[in-house]
Amino acid sequence: MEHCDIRTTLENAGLSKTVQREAVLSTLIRADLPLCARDILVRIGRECRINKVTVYRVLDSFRTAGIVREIPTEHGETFYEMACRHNPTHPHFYCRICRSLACLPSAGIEQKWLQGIRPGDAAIESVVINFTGLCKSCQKRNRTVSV
Amino acid sequence: MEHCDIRTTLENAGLSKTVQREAVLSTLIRADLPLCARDILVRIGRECRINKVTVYRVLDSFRTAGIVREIPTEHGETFYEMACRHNPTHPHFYCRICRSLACLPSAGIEQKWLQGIRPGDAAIESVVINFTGLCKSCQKRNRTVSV
DNA sequence: CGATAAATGCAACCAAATTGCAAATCCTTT
DNA sequence: AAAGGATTTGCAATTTGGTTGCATTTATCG
Repeated sequence: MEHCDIRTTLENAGLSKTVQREAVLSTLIRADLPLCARDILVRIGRECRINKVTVYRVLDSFRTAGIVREIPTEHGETFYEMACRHNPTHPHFYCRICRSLACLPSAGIEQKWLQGIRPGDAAIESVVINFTGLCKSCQKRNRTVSV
Repeated sequence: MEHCDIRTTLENAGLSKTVQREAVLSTLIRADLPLCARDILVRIGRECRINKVTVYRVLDSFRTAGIVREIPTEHGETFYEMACRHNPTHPHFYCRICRSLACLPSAGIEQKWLQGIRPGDAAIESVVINFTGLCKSCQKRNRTVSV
């Protein structure tokens, strides 16, 4: 998969270039699925000195700049993924047991969907389409346990 | 708007009848928009003695029994609404400023959506379609402030 | 390089939700 | 109606994801 360039992404977003921002952005660009703040902290590890608070603030600046998308889940963890041309909007699947988030194929229905919605007077900034249930491995595990 | 009957709803769900469950269910049935645990506690007020923990547990039992739907938001609050024939699935709008949740007309596209999605091996239990942005009054307020 | 604005780290804090356990309540069986 | 066992509730304490205030460090621009 093709990736965005870290430096140009930050520049285009008008964000100053810091090691922490580069680390978070690099982690998100390399990731093959959405990550939460904790995931990002773990993945950065000793690569660079970074604080939990900084991760949240960096993610917030990315969201405001529009370079990441935010996907809230039922347990209060918020996941993030790149919002670039390499990663068009798509729905997600969240497993309520293992709390993993997976990307689903978009089938390109979003647009038709959106056209059918009349949001009244609200100014819509983002749409989240989220399926929840049990992932394959949790189905298996649950079945085994319950018997 | 027509409403569900409290007792039969509990009976059909196989849930024993307690004052607390009746109070929560009654509150949700009467509500004209999704409520979070806090909302429910406030609305019940002195009507019946009920603890915060009980509200969460009651809501969880309702969700498991399939009589309510859960709508998670970006700030970690989870909203609940009746999942009965009087209240078919529909998308919601969440204001990121005042944190209010409003119901949007469904336009009946959910089903088409579902048909287009291939969730792999996951067992889907629910779908949440959530628009986020600024509600009318928060747009106005924000504009005034920023000028 | 030096100044100024912005970003970071740390500690403390907050709010939503959860857990463990004892007390109260429900429901079935006499 | 009373008893007894299972379920539900209340309370206190805890967990968790996220936020705030402020001092220190770092980036950026003249």
